[in-house]
Amino acid sequence: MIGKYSDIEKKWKKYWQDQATYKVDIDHDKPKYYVLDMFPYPSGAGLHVGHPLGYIASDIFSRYKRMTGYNVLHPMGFDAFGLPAEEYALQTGIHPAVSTKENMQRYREQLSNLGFSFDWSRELYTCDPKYYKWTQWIFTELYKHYFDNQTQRAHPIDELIKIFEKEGNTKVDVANTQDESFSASEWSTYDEVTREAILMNYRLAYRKVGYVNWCEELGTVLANDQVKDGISERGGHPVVQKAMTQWYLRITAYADRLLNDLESIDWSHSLKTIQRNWIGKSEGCSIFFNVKDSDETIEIFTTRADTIFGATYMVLAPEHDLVKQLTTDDQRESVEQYVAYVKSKSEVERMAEKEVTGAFIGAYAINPFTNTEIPIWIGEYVLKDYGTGAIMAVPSDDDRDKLFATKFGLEIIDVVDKSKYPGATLKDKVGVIINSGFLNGLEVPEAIIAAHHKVEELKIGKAVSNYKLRDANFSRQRYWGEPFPVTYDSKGIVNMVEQEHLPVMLPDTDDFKPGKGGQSPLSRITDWANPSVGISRETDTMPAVAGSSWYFLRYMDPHNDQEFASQEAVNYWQSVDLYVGGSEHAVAHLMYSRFWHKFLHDKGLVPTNEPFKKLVNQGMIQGVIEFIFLDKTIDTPKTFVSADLVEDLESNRYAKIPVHVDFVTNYGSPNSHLNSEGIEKFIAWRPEYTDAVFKFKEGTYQKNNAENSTGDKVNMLTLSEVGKMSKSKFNVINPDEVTAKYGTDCFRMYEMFLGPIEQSKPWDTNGIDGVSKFLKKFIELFYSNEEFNLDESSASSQELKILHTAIKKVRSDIENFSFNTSISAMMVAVNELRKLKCNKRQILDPFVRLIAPFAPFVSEEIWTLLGNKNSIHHADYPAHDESYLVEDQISYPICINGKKRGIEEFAKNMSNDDISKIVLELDYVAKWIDGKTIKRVIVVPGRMVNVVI
RNA sequence: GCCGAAGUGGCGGAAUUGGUAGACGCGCUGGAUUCAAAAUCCAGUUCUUUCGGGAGUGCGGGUUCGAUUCCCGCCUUCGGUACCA
Repeated sequence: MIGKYSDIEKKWKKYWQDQATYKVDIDHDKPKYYVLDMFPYPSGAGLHVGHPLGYIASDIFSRYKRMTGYNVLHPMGFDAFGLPAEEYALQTGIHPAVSTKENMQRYREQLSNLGFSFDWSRELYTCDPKYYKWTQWIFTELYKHYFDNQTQRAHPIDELIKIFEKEGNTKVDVANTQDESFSASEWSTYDEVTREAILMNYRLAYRKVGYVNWCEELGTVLANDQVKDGISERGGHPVVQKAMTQWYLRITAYADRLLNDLESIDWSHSLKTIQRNWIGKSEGCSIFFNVKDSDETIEIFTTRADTIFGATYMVLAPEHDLVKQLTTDDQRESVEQYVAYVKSKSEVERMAEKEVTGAFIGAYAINPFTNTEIPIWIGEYVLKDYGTGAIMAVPSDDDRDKLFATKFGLEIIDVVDKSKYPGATLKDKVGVIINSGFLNGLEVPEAIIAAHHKVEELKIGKAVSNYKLRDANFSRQRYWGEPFPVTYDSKGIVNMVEQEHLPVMLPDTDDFKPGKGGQSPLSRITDWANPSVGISRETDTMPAVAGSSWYFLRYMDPHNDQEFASQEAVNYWQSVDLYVGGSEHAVAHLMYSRFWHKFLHDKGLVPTNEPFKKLVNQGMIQGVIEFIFLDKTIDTPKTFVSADLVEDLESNRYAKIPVHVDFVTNYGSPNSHLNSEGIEKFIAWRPEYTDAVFKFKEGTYQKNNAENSTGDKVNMLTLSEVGKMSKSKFNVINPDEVTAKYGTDCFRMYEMFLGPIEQSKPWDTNGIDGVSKFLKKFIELFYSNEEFNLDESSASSQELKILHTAIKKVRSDIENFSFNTSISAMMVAVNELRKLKCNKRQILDPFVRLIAPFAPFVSEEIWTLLGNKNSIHHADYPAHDESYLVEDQISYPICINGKKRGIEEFAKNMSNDDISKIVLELDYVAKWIDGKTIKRVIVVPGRMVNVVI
């Protein structure tokens, strides 16, 4: 019999490596095909069973493409910068570079164990200075460019400076964050600092003030992920929004192109919709409102200028620049209280807040159409970064405004009569305008246009497009990321490090604690941060999304030290033909990559306008997440409560803290709990909870406390939820154990057999036996009496039909990424060939090639036993012959009123009339008719018969 | 809240354009083999039933000769929500 799986796998892994079976180079004689996986972040937990789902699918597809004659680029690498490694360093003192290197090594081994056909000679990782040199370089190029709205592309900033010198900024139509206008002569009087500050507002990489999650107690900035229910996940301390000057990328400049070009790419409808909604283009109008007794004006954005006569108050975002200034003394206290309340909440919490909250600031604006005074409020439902951070509130025609007005007793004036449109909601832009002066009697769509004209005529605003998309915050107050290639001189003027001096190396340190006032740990490395007198470096680092925004290009030419990739390489490989990855990257990574790619395209450095032609989202393999409850009302000692003691899971009193599933007994079941051992492991893992008390029904547990309950009596129930398998949820399951037991081919096929690739499903090792048995049965076809033995005689038509049915189905299923059904098709074929005791070469030789992309090891082994010298993975993929599949008899289900009552065989070419005649004479059909009149007989050729009575 | 997706036996899932609901596999039941067990093989397995049938693809409606599939209204779960990647 065939050898042990582990021996076979070892043998062929070595062979593929020695023979460079999967290495590719530019080859103009073959069509190219680029298959890419979203590269993994190498977490300390190792690869989990969810990761390979997409990799297996893309590997099957790559192997299929290779066997059908393509030159396939199928690389792999690592997204190696990121927060978890830094958190780990803070906990353990182990340098992120060290832990990351170890983790990558582990991933590399795990990946190669899974039999993927990666060209490892092209491997890259984002924390490699040879790689991030070019990440930094692209950043400097973004800095050196601005975006022209007319040409819809990036241009060198020098061109803009020339325009300013000639005519100031009043006529330019370019993407910007510049508020004031200036003339050419004014420009000529500006000093360098002023000019640079102005240019900053036009660059594609620029600085401005943004908000971060600030935790005073920890002295650090936190990721949204590290904040739960308004407190820090680590330690449970309060978190507030704090203003900081940071780098941003002007992705909004590309909003229209990012939106329009979606039409040119083969992505799922849902993914495109997500991106479209994320960009969130809306056509509307900006309008300036005067403020009573003040020189200030407030700019609002609205898509419903037609309802302005119903604007009875205004709402500003609590962070709006004018709030402080416009708040009257008698309102100051309540406003400050309210602003503090809002600052304690994250944006998601603000949006999800069902309770209506707000505060009156004491000032009044003038409605420019009615000339009435309307009160100015602040409210959390208005976001600083959306639109202008201020709205005119029309409570009669907007749901949220209505709730707000009702709660605070504000005036409501009906301005849209919807009586002509029964069933229309406030969201529908229909109705006839009333109570609105010159707009009265107009239908809403015409009224919107009329209102826009009026606004422009009065010079109080203009029709504009607004986007939900915001510029990307590109600064992280962290150590483990790409350093910015940026220095500041004594005047604060920015200098980009030139290409010949790149990369700016990330300095070494053994102290990863944050700097003063939330600065990056790099600020503590003073000789690096201040390289010479009067010169300081940017000490923030780039986010993880930086390195992943262009890595797909680097794979084309990964070792180039002169350019990010050669023109020869990018012109041959063009762009990614098939990209496989999780839909959780739908907006961040996939939006930024498209943006960077378009920018490089503008510079003529890549030939394509879009980076990923076709994209397939693999679903997530879900895991079980286990939580315990932290009582937020008790500060010392920290107190955890068993899940069965928490009456209201939604209550604000408790914070859900995820626990590593390895610590939990009976995980995933209703009885999942921590015993004393589990609690000790939890404490060792989360030292900040060393002194915590754990309360459960039967008693309490606290480390080193003599009064502890012991043994089985410690029953700290955990809450189990199905959710994503992720390093941050501590619930990963390792594929190594599975492959060790069943073999890699079996693991690969089982993951595919679980269900459709794009669907999420919880992991369950039960069931893998079926695939294991199938592979055994398949191998047994080649053996008789323990000997490898094939019949050289010609196959019967029945055998050929079985084979070609499978070939046809498997091929079309691969093209459709329906791998679960292709595996069932092969199972069916094996079962049938087994019944026929078929061991003919004419059948089994194509069959082993058919299965090769799925089971690369076993098929390679059998391929040599069949006497072949070259790898099966460069053999030809079988094609089906339709002539073996024709049927002369077709079986029809016979239905009475749509319900199946029997099955009959008819000749393929029999006419509908003949069929219905025979059907009506059948005994059981006659019994159903039984005196009733036959209304119709429907014969669907080749499908079914339905008798309607 | 907003955006996207999913919901079919005990479980994972299958079902070209609207045409046999439950392919394939797990599990379970019974049998064969065995001193016994594992493994293997064979048969059965949506529920219900007065054994004629009846019901059934998250829930409630609708279109149709016929709906898992199309339309309207809900419910639940999952992903994203801009600093996890």
